[in-house]
Amino acid sequence: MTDQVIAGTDLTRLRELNSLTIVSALRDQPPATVTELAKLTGLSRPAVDVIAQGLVTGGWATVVEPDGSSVVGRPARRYRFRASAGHVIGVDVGAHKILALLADLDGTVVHTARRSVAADANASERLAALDDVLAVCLSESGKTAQDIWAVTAGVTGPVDATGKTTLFAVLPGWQTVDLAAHLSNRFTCPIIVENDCKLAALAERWQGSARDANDIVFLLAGMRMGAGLIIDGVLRRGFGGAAGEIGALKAVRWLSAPAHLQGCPGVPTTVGPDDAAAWTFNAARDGNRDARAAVNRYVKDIAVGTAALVLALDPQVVVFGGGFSRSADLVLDPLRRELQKLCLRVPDVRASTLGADSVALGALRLALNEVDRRLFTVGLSAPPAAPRREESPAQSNEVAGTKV
Amino acid sequence: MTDQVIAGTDLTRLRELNSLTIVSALRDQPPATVTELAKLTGLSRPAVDVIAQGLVTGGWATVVEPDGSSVVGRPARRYRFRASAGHVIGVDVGAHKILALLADLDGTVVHTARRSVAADANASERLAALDDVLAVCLSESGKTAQDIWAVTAGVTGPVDATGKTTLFAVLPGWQTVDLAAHLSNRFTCPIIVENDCKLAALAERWQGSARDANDIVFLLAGMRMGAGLIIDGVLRRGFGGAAGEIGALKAVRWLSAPAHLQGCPGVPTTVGPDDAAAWTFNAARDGNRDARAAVNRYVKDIAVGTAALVLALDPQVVVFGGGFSRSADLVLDPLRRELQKLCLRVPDVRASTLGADSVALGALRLALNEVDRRLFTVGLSAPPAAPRREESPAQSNEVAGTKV
DNA sequence: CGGACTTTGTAAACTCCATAGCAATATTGG
DNA sequence: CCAATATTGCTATGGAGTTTACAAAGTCCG
Repeated sequence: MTDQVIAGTDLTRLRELNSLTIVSALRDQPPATVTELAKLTGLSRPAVDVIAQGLVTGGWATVVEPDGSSVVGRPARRYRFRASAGHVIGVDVGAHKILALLADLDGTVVHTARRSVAADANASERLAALDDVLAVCLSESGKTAQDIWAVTAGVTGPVDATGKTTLFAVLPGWQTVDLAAHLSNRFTCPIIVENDCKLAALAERWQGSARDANDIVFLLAGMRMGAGLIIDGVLRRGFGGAAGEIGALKAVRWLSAPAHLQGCPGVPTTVGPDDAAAWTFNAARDGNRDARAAVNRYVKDIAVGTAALVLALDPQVVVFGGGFSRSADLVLDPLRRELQKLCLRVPDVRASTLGADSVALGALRLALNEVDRRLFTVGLSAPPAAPRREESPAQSNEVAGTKV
Repeated sequence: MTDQVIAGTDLTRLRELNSLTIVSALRDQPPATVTELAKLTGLSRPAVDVIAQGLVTGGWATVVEPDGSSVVGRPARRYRFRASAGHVIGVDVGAHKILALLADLDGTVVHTARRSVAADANASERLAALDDVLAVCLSESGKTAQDIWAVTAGVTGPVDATGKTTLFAVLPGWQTVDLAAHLSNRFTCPIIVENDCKLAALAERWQGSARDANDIVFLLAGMRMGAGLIIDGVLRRGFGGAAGEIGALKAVRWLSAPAHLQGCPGVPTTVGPDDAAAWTFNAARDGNRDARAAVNRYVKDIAVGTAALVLALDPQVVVFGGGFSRSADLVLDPLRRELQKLCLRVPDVRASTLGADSVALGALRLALNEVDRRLFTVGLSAPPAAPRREESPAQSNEVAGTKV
């Protein structure tokens, strides 16, 4: 209230803002000419020219000399955002697998590293596997930890502001794990730990089936059920990072919902508990009566919590994602019918298009958000380099508050 | 995606931005000296001086000549935001009353007009009463409709983007009423129609008991139960304007909750249905067993829906408001206990401090938001004057998206 | 009562940024 | 080879903010 932080706007600050404007325009894909950028940003051509050259000398952009393009007039030099100036890592620390994605500043995935983990592996085993995946991902892509500008890790369970899963943890022995601290020993850049559902929601809006929507309820459906909320284009974490945890309500039968699929009469004893749900979905698709009934009971159970979220937020889209999204063909229609019964205004119900990679992709996006946030606060005056982590712990709520 | 609207930043635009910065600083209360403003905004003294003088000549600020203040050095001229340059109206179209507030650009209420309406009055009677209240409010404060910069009206029931209550209406005969159109005949300025719960939530954050919080679930408790959501400091309406309508879920017993209070054994037959709840609260406060049990049943019923909202959003604060907030002393503790049972992380539970005026106050705030939005898009170059309504209907979601 | 001190108000010089308009340049098509 | 066309490069112009300097208007203290 007292120090209403207001940006004093200097002349140099204006240049900085315009530079950032050019960078923003440049990043929305293809190499652009000065005139295109001028038209796009509203700045004059000379101004854009000076700024673009400054970006090149600063290392933020590269020149694309004109190739044989078939237009009248002198061929224009094109400028391209130097996405390879930095890289980020997004990693999904899941129950069954660890998946790390390494991407450049455009979000283009450069390298992928995956490793299976036993569902009952203890915390230190899982952390060792994580280290292994990260090391492989770095070495195979020819990078070192110092080349990485931001790292985001996704885990199950609500994550508080300090990056810990104190409320409850699903992974064995995970209550006491401080993942952010663990990663801090390996990276000097900012590190963010976030709930898997929230990350998957972010991914779905970024590259998935909800690219057009600003108000999204994302369901991560698998052996555990969770939700991630995007409101007005921004991922919402809640005050304590526990937004979307509607499954904790007893009246919402999210905890027990998957049991209908696992306990379906007729599941062969040879099928392990992890594959039972898949078996039931397949059987339902083949017309098995019991399986269809089980799926319907499952949908009925998840619909109540979904309806609660829909009524609370009135979103434009509900995205059905997670492991079970492979069977979305069986779920979507009955889910729509249930929501019709329960809600005032039924949103679009769509299937996830990203599947099992969504959490890691969302982690990537959040890491990029962190990079963007720095860019827009620190500016472009310094040459591109991996930022050092601030002493104060990363405030996830701030990072999440970036559009796209 | 194509026209990523980017502000081309001209030199004059920079001046505009700095002027807006000064205005923002100026509005946060008391008349300030040039040096104070310079320190506050980061601009140099000469720059602030020029801008401040420009604001005075433009009609946006006034000079306060130094009075006998006992400080060392030359006494400083002070500048004050000219809040009286414009006025806005916020009006609550309630079931029992219509309350209109007229305020200046600082939000200081200049005039109040109130009128009782029968709960079963039909739509045209209610609209006539509204017209009457507005006319009285204007004439008694010596203003005309042309002096008003924005009008916001609060009604029960979810309001869609066009300002209509199509989903369902509580007021008799209100389904077909186009309140925005009705008001358009009387005012040329922007007109916003909004749900009462949402407005009350806004008020509570502005001047009520949730001033410190950015993530708020507000409960409007009365004969009808509703909620308004503020997330990250901004009122959230949802894609279709129906955010917070968790009461539509059958498992949430919000519809039937007040019946416990009305149907409490021992309510005298002389007490009308509207006052029965008050009687029960009073009886409970006096130790009446049946009344206490009724209150407890009531709290248990509203707690489920509240818990759903809390789990969905993980807010910092839950505010108990509306007509029943007078009896918050009986409700808050049991409500906290119930939430403790149902939620992961229990937020602060507080009573509203604004009472029955909260809806009209929130309407005022939303009207001011609209004025601010215009200010920040149109700029200060034009002298202060009542804006004319755009042809396109006011997009409430945009207006709501202003902090504070 | 007068001088020292402090703070405000104002003017001038300087720097920086963006714009506008013109000349030079490079490519295509005839 | 020349004309048409579009881009690039350059210079002059004007606007905005900062710094510096100095006069003006008070208070404090001897």
